Amino acid sequence: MARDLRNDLLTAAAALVERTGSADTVTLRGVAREAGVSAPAVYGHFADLDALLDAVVERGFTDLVAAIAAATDGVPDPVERLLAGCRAYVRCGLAAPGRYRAMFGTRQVPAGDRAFAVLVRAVGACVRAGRSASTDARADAGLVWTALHGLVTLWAGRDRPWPDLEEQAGALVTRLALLSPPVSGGSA
Amino acid sequence: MARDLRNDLLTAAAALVERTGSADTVTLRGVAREAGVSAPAVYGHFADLDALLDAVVERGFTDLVAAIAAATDGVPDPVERLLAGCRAYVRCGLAAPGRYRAMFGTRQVPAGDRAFAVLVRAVGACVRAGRSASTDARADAGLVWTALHGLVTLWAGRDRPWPDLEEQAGALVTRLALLSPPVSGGSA
DNA sequence: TGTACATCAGTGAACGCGCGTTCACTGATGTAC
DNA sequence: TGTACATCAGTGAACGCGCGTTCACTGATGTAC
Repeated sequence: MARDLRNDLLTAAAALVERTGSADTVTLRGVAREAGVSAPAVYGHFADLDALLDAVVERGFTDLVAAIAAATDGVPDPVERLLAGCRAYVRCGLAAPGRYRAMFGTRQVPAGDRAFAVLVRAVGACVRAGRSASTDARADAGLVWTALHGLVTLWAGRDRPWPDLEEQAGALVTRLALLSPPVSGGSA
Repeated sequence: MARDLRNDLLTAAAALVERTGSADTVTLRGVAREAGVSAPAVYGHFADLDALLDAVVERGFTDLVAAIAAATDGVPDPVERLLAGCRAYVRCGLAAPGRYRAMFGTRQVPAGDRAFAVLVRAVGACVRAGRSASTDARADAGLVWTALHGLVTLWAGRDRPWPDLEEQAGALVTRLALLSPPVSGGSA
């Protein structure tokens, strides 16, 4: 079983991004060291440090999309679905705050737009089900995204207890998407 | 009139933070160069680069507090007051996004707590005036802060039109602080 | 007013270091006969 | 099964560079007489 160095480098880079809290302080030599390999070995898999970090960010988006999909899969109620997706977003962001910052910080956000479209549709579904008072799903989805982003970036790394944040996320989404709370324990 | 090099260094550092979008990429030699001075000259005013950047952050908090004070001074209506303060917060953050990120990013936020107390009081004033349905001013102020922080960090540097953001800020605060909208043109 | 001296902010050269990147190389793996 | 060779991922040495920090210095400003 051959070693997958490309994958190891990505993992090493992600670990360093997390350890320092920022992608700006990560060096090519540092990544190579972390992966237990010589610096020039990196060039066999990435054009340069920037390309490596881009790949880390790309993987971050893949993970984020997958986490949201996993959390919403098979949830029929549109409000619960929206809430579950948003909670997954926050959880995923807080699990790797440094990478999250790299994903939505100074760098471009090409894949972010696709994710945003998903959010708009989720809010729209609540409206259509008569569970949201929103008259502009796109605008209100924007508010929700903004607030979730704030939750991740403001509280990442602080010792705020985690359940608090889960609750905060719920309150933010409920108020900003103008939701009627889900009927707990109710039938479909 | 002697030159105030300490002040010039702070300004130069702030400019570099803004130009690169992050404090992590700023160097001591770079700051000295920007200020038109030799690198060792910095040591006459700051112990090292970290102390210099700390001072930039400190000045950022001073500016933020001043901007909010200026925007709320003499505004009697508690709802308008809260809205004006929050809009000033966002405007100040977006005016210097790099510095804002340095203020609330990886570094500690000692002065942030004081500012938060002001926000809690402002929400409380709305409640007392019967203009907010909040039953927990502290928690709801937390939601407001979170959302404003998201607004600044998510949209800084993007070419989103500015009036949009001003409007977004209003919507975020109104919904999260559970406000009844201010009576426009009404008497006290 | 003039001279000698102390003070002190900023300079220029120098250091050691970690960085990104290049280059010729090595040594393990796979293929041809 | 055994030998000769091609391939190619990763190595180690080397380069030039910008960095933080130190040091002895300089030259302008202020003070004492």
